[in-house]
Amino acid sequence: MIIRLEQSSEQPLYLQIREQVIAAIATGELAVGEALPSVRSLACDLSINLHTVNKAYAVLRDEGYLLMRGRSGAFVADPESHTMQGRGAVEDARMAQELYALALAHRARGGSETEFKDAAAQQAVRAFSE
Amino acid sequence: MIIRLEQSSEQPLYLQIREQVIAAIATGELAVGEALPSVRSLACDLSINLHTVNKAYAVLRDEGYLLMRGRSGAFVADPESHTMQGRGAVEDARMAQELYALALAHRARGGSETEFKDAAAQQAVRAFSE
DNA sequence: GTGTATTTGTTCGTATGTATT
DNA sequence: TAATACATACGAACAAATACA
Repeated sequence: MIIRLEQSSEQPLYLQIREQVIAAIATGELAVGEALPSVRSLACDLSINLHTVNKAYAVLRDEGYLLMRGRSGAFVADPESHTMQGRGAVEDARMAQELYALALAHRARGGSETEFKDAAAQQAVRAFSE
Repeated sequence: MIIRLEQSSEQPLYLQIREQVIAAIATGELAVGEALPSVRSLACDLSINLHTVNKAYAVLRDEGYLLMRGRSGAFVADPESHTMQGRGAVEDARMAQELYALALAHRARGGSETEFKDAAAQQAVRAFSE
């Protein structure tokens, strides 16, 4: 798994890691059950502190994307697992809220309902094509 | 314009204000050219500091939703105005990025492309129906 | 016009929490 | 754990604009 960080970005490093891990899971680059690099090794690869990687992993665990088994490391969680269904529902609700806020902002900028639907569909195609 | 803040929310107060002002502009509750309450009066209504309201207004100005004319107050900007077209384009690009990230996260949770499109369409209908 | 009081956004400093090393 | 840098939110004081007698 290759992660690229932008130190000058406004987005915190741990959120950049989170986003790219999610992208890797989505595209299948990281398979269900697969182990992620250790906090230490990834931090070393990225030339950042291990606390920062640890925070990213902790957030991903809280959101249901990862399972962390103490010293044996972090693994990609199975979305079908019963223990994860609840968290997936919470994230789906958060997604709906986000989509609503984006649609409202688009309307406030003078955009149309169709424009928003088209933009969403376009990004969906992008995200699901490999 | 009625704004409700949740002090215990994880979301900063100034972003809660931003979101609700955008919603008011989107639904037409705030018309183009209309004046917003002064930072002081709104801060007093909400029982928060004027700096927090001022920051919310400043962000909305930077994003192109408001025009601020010194001490004469803040006004709803016209999205059709040529000076605002550029900012609208920037926000549209940011929206596309956001949609892409949401779609990827949905896929990582085991969701389908159609599910995402449907969710987006549903929230679009919600946002554009009054 | 003049003087005063009120209202406005801005500038300064401070306290607390978060991000990162 | 400790230390640094930034973000969030607050309070006091300021100077420009406005209202009004």
